[in-house]
Order: sequence, then structure tokens, then C-alpha cells
Amino acid sequence: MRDVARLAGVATSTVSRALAQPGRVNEATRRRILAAAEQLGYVPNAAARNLRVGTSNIIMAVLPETTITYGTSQIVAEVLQTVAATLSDNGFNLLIAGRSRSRAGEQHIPDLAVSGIVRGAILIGSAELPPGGRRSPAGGGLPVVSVLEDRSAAGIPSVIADDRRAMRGAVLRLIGLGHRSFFYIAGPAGSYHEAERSGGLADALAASGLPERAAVRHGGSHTFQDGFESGVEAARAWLALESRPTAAIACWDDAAIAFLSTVRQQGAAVPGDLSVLGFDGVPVGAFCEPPLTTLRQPTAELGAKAAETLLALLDGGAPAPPLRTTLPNQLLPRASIAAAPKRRGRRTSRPP
Amino acid sequence: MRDVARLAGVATSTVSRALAQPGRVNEATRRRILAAAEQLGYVPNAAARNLRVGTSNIIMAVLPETTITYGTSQIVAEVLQTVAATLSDNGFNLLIAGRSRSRAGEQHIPDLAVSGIVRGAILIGSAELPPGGRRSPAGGGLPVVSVLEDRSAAGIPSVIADDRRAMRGAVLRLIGLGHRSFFYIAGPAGSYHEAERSGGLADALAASGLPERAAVRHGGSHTFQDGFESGVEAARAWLALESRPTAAIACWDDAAIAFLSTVRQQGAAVPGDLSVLGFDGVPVGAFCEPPLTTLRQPTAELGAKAAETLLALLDGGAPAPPLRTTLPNQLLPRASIAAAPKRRGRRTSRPP
DNA sequence: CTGTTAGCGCATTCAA
DNA sequence: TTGAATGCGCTAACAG
Repeated sequence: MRDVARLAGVATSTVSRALAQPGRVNEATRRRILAAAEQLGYVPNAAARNLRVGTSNIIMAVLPETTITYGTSQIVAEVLQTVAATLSDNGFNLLIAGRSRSRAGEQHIPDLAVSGIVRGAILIGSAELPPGGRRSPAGGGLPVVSVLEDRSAAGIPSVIADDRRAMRGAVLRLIGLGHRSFFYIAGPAGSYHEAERSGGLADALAASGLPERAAVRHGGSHTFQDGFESGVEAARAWLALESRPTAAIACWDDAAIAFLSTVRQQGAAVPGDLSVLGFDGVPVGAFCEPPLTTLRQPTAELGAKAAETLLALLDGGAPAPPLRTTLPNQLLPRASIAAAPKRRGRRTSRPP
Repeated sequence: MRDVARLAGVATSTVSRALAQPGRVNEATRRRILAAAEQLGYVPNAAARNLRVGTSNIIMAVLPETTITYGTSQIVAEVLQTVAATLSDNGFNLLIAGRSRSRAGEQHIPDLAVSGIVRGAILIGSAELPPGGRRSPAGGGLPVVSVLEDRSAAGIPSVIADDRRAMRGAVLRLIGLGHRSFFYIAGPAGSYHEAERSGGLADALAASGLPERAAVRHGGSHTFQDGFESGVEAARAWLALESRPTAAIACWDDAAIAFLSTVRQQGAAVPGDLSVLGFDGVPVGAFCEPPLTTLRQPTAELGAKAAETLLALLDGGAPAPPLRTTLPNQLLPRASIAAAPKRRGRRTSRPP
């Protein structure tokens, strides 16, 4: 910058102004400065600027410890995608916070390494905000927004879908189709989505006067498990059941897809013998055999809204964003769901 | 930091040393300093440190303009995943470079906004390195590594899979199974992977003495297209063909899956009438009907290796990394491929 | 082993 | 409209 100033015959402060506040400098000198900058290949140093102004345009994304691409399928990746795009459109950059797995006990890497260069944070899914002293993200005034998971109780603005309500509606629909017994493929025990979705199932049963035991529960181990694997295991469990529920409900699509595939391979007819409901709305569900009915997680909308919420938080002038924004899930009704089969004893005749 | 120094009764430089080089300071004072830091909730300012030492621990990932989650499926997401993990394990953070779509003409946002705070860059897939003057990433000595796409010709160390060779091998296998006519579902025209993979197909035909026209080519528009959609369209095209090739080869799994699903829905038997080969190895392929044979892209290995390569580049002491690292694709042989059906005229009898 | 000093590159006072 | 001076928080010489 000093070189530019020298070449243009001005002071560094004028260069600074010419670049940042084009209005506050003479047009002729501005052009001279720009030419000099061009000639020298000058690129402003963001680190210095950040230090000086005490802020930056970098937002930190904190990801769940489970990977981006498994677990809840591509959900995290899709959200990340729109978060990054929205921030980028507003001149911000996204920093992926390292998972502090390696030196977990010692110091919280994301906390320390990026302090002072991060302007705000977005917690995606079950991401954990590193704890820490009063100047940690949580305590020290770093604006934080949560997406996918509701943390409004902790005072963190959250952008979520109402999984519980969505699941409730879908199960009521199954009940309307005559289903009275359910097989629930649980997600990881203790996880937010598992709680919400199984809660929605329970709600629907209660609302219909069905007992809790109308739903056989499977899986839900505490350790992380691959979704497809869970689905296969669940299928084996369902096949081994003496009295098989007529509807299977998976906490997430990966499990539903693997379940569907496995039970059909063993001779079960879907939806003839068994209806299958997934959750998340991954695109590939439309190409399953039969196509999978599922509840779409509005990932793009969630990501965009979360980014906008954080931006509003950063903008002192803007009104405070709501503590909780709820976006609707969307039922994608496909062929994996149908009316419950007639009970065997009563089954009269098959079509010829 | 000054506050900490004051509270501990030392100079700021001692605080700095106590935190950065624990060995070079008296144990007692070090403990006093740590206590003071703890009490004050002190968090070092990375921006200031970066400015002072003239470097940082932030690596920039440049993503392709097409999204993270479509196009080549989750490939980009999976690579990003391991890149982030590997860097994190080595104390680095990952900055997602914004796509300079909005102000494309004007100035290259990723170039300018993060200058001085980025230590190196990883180009993922078809990502474009922003052009620019001599101090731009390309010209100005910013260490760069490419992954998924070979840029070694431009002097950029690249970590890739040998798609061409893998495709060649798989097609030779199909030829060995008696297939003599192929239906190729092309990826986006002009894309690196499309060129490599269709090249592999051509290689195999040539090696077997088959004419180029043994492969009917479909799709490959210049505009970006959703993989599933391409697959559906390709299926319609195949179904409309008078003389249908006995093997379909898709440039990527999304298309293969949608193709498979659509032709079966229209009554074609896979692999009875038609064998289907995908590319990428997405996990869901194992649960297709029938399970999809595909060539796995070693995403995790690629990501890790790319990160390591960049790290080696940053480490002055380390030997220069190879300009090109090639990792093997893996054939995942599944039920979507079988021997070519006998020609209709000759078909003698069906099993009862 | 510790304190003093200087400066990384920039934005912003305050004068001129 | 411009220039000179100051300091953001930190690290690295160099003395002591």
C-alpha cells in the first residue's frame, strides 16, 4: 500500500480512502491511485484490515461430529451449501470449524484458532459449540444461529423444521389408511431429530387412541451408526417378527431405503404387505422400488434463512430476528405407502 | 493480553512466550500467567497474530460452481469432508471460498476478501481459480493443490483417480460378457470427468476392435443438468430406440440410478435385457433394484491425500510433492450387470 | 529467564 | 480534499 501511495504520489491514507470510500476522494487522484494499484498488482491485506477495524467478514460453520455426508444423509451438506451461497452473496466467507477431536481435552481449537477473525457462527445440526470462558463464542457475545436443531431454549436463534408435527401428520395419514401396527426404525439415541420424530409418532398414536405399544421400536443405539446399515438390521428384525406391523417408519431416509430394499429382497411386498415411510426427502427416494414416501426437510430454505438470520444479528440496525423460525416439512407422497393389508384370517380371495 | 500481563505481573512478551513456547519460560511464571489468562477469560486474537507472523493456518477450498450436493452426487461433499478433517487434524482451518457469481466481472471476491489470511488453496473438481494479477493465487505464490481434476499440466499438483482407465476396464469386462452395443449417458459437455470417462469407453472399444458407433451417445448438454433428470431422459431415449444396446453406461451414478428405475418401470429387465453401469460409487447404489454396479471414486482417500499434499507444499522442509497422485477407482460389481442377452432371432427356448 | 522496543498493514482521527 | 500521526494485538529481535 505504501508502494501504491508512492507511485501515485499521495499518502497511504489517501489510498485507503480511495479504495474504501470512493466518494471521499478527488476523482482524478482516485484514478491515479487505481492505476498505480493495478500496475503494482496490489491486493489489500484482509488480516490487517480486520485487525484495525476489529471485525471481519468471516462466518464460522460448526458441523456435527458425525460426517457431512452420512448420518442424516446429505442434509448437512445441503444446508451448508445454501448457507455458504447466501453468505457469499452478502460478501461474507464461510470458515469450516475444525472438530476439536484430536486435542479435545486441551484447548478448543476452533475457539482459539479463529478468535478475532470470526464475526459470527452457525451451528449446523447437532454441532457442539465449544464451551469456554466468558469470551468464548457462547458467552462472549459472538452472534450465533442454530439451524436444523432447536436451541431457542438456550437463547440461540434457531431455524428449524417442525419434524414432530410433520411426523404426526404422516402417521395420522397411515392410520387413516387402516394401519394399526407400526415398526419404528429409530435414529441415534438422544439425538434431537430422533426425539422429535419419534415424538411425532407418539403424538399421532395418542391422538388416535392407539396404545404406545402399537409401535414396535427398533434400533436407536447410542453409538453412531450408518443409516443404510441400520435399515438392513431393522429389516432383519422386522422379518423375524411373529406378528409383523403393516407400516414401517424410519427416522431417516437412508434407513428407509435400505430397509425397503432388504425386505423386498426377502419376499415382502411393498406396499402390499407393508407400507414404508422415510424422513428427509433425499432426491434418490423418487427412484427407489417402489418410490419412497418421505417428509422433505427444506434444506435450502433452512440454510438460506439461517444465514439471513445471522446477517440480521450482525446488522445492528436491523430488528432482532425471531428466536425461532419454523419452516414446513413437505410430504412427498409416493408409492411406498398404501392401505393396510386385510388381516390374514379374513382375507377372502385373491384376484385371479 | 496486556491485562493478563498486568495481572500476572509480567510483560506482554512473556505472556506471549508462555502461551506459544512453554519451554522458554519459567514454570512458576508460566503457571501464574495461565491462571491470570484463565481468570480473565483471555482468548488470543488470531487476526493480530496472523498479521504479525505474516501467515495463517487457514486453507481456502474453492468449490465448483455447480452445487456441492448435485451434479456428481455427493462426491464433492465427501471430498470436502476429508479435506476438512485432515486439515483440522493438522491444526488448519478450512475457508469455503465464495463463488464470485454476483460481482463476477468486477473483482474476485475470494481473491480480495481473504488475501493475507489464507495460506493455501485446494481446488475441488471443476473449481475455477480466480484469475488476477501477479499477486493472485495463481501467479503470486499461493500454494495450490487440485483434487478430483487433473491440473498437473498447469503446474498444479493434482490428486485424482484414473477414471479413464477404470472405465476402460469396466467396459472391457462388459465386452467380455458378450456385450457389443452400448448406450452411453454423457455428463455435462466439456467437463473433465465426462471427457475422461467417455474416453475410457472409447479406449475399450478400440482395444476390442469395435467401431466407435458401437456406443450410442446420449445427453451431454452444455448446460448444467440434474443427474437424475438426465437419467430419466436417457431412459426414454433408450426405450425409443429401434435396436436397443444391451448395456447402458452412465457417466455418473445419479443418472444410472434414475435410468435403471425408469427402464424397469417400462418393463425392461435389468440385467436380463440390459446391463447398467454407473460411476462414482455412491452408497445408495447397493440398495437399488437391482443393486448397481459402479466404479467407486475414492473420495475419502482423495480428500486426505490432497490435504496432505498441500501441507507438504506449505512445509518448506518437506520434499516437493509429486505433480500428480493417482488413486485407484474400485469396481463394485453388483447385480445390474450380467451376460448380454442372446439375440432375439436366435433365442431358442425359455426355461419353463 | 525476562523486559523493552519496534513494527506487521491498515483505517481513522485531527489538522491543514 | 489530503497528509501526518496513532494504534489495533501480537511476536521477535535484542538487551539485560
